[in-house]
Order: sequence, then structure tokens, then C-alpha cells
Amino acid sequence: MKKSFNEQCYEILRKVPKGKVTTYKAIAEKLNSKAYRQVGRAMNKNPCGFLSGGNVPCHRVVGSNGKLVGFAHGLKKKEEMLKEEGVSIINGKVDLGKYKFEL
DNA sequence: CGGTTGACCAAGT
DNA sequence: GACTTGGCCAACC
Repeated sequence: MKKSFNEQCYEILRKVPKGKVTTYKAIAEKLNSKAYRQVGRAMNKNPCGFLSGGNVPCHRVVGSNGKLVGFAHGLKKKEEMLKEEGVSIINGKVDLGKYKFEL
């Protein structure tokens, strides 16, 4: 039984440990696709889970260059949350060299 | 089933 | 350095 692309994104996102981040691109590539947009769209369309009791840290997902892109609550909130997790945000960007989680 | 869309990305202007 | 264009692919209408 194959899950939808979106659900697979959640699965991968769930694997990201606290204090680490990943990129939309990486996730899409892991799914053997280039549907970067589909990953982000999945988050927006669905309740992100983590707010509803699920464990889908959508805030741990950043852009391809560690740059914060989009977030339903606002990028500002996203930065705050990441900082709480131990990820330093510099100029609205994350240091992927230190915080990017290798899937 | 065809067309629009989207929390992207890379390159061009 | 900021904005525009094209491309990618799955989900949604």
C-alpha cells in the first residue's frame, strides 16, 4: 500500500531530530522526485500535524540554501522555534553545514 | 480527464 | 542586489 507523496514527506520530516533542519529539495530527492513544491504544499494544505498532536516538525524544513522560506504561521515564528530547538538563525538563514540533517 | 496551483529552485534580466 | 521567467512534479478543482 503506497502512501501519497505528501504522507511520505511527513515520514521523512518526522525523522529529523531536534536541533537539525532539512531542505525541501532534500526531501523531494529522497522521494526520488523533484517536486520540491509538492513538499511545501503538503505542509500548507495539511495541518502540519505537529500542531495537532502529530510529530511533523514543518518548522525544521528550510529552503535549499538553508534560507527560511514560507511558513503558515510566518517565517518569524519559524525562526523562533528553530532557535528554541538550538538552531541558530543568521540573517534569516540556517547554517546547513552544521544543522542540516542528512536523511 | 484537463487545467490550475503551490511553504521551490535555478538562471536570466 | 531585486525582480521575472521558465521548469519541475504531484495534488486539487
